Amino acid sequence: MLQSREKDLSEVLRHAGLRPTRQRVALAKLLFGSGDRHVTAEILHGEAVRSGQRVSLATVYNTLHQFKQAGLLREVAVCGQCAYFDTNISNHNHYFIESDGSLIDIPGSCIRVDGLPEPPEHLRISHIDVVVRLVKK
Amino acid sequence: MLQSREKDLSEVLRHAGLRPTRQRVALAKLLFGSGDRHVTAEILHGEAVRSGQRVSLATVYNTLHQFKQAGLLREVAVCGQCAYFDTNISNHNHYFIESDGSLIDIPGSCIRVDGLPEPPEHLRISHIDVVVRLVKK
DNA sequence: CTGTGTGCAAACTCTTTGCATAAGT
DNA sequence: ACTTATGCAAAGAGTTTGCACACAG
Repeated sequence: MLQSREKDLSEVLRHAGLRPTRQRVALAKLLFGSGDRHVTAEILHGEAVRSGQRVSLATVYNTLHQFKQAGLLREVAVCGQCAYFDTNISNHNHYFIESDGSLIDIPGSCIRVDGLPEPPEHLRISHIDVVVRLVKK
Repeated sequence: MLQSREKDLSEVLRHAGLRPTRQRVALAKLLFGSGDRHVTAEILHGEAVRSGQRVSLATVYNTLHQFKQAGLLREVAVCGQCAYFDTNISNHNHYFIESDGSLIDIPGSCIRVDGLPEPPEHLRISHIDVVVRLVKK
């Protein structure tokens, strides 16, 4: 069961044009093995190391960007100090909790953006990010 | 006329609890002297220096944060590599043009965010950022 | 005068890169 | 074997901080 999951991940990576190396498979398992996640490079590296994997932080950075380019991850611009990557690539938005820098998904269907003006000539909308910032009451 | 504008700016700064020093007044003039603006520290510093002011980059950073805390500016999280400050502090949103990293205001009335789920306990919404990312057609 | 602000350079954080080594196919 | 990925350490951007000097009130 676990073994077949690992094989699936290898297939996913291969299909994305990425060699399923030990590091990439390990990171993919952490990322996609348990529901939707929001991680920074630092967080993911910490998890990998704690789970006994030997991966360098530089490789985590590289891998996150490769996964993003392959469409397996989406980057979320929230705080400016660190890049968050989201394993949920479907249409949705985010609560951002300022006090601890954490993210919570908001289903895409919950928010409707209406009455947007026409974008300038020669440009098209690639994506609309809605970030709802939360602070303590 | 120009002199009275400068006096007004001094008053604004004083009212915000900030001494109207030469540097702060000069930066305020650049920021608030000509309609709504989106600047990074780097950009504003460049303008100040080019217009003959002696201001250090560190002071520009400090000043931008002081103005932000005083409610004269709003920070916009878009690209993650650099902090943008917006002189328009009313309710509005942004087009972000990925190719050159520039921002365009979208009037707040143009976008309606509907059907937001309740935020988690003990947290309240401080602000909703909508960033419409634009790419070349 | 007194306290606050400024400038400079150094420190710091997050991220990327170059190059020799290791691993996948 | 051949190619691509990895690790490390160094470099790089953007931002902040500490401290001596300068300036506003």
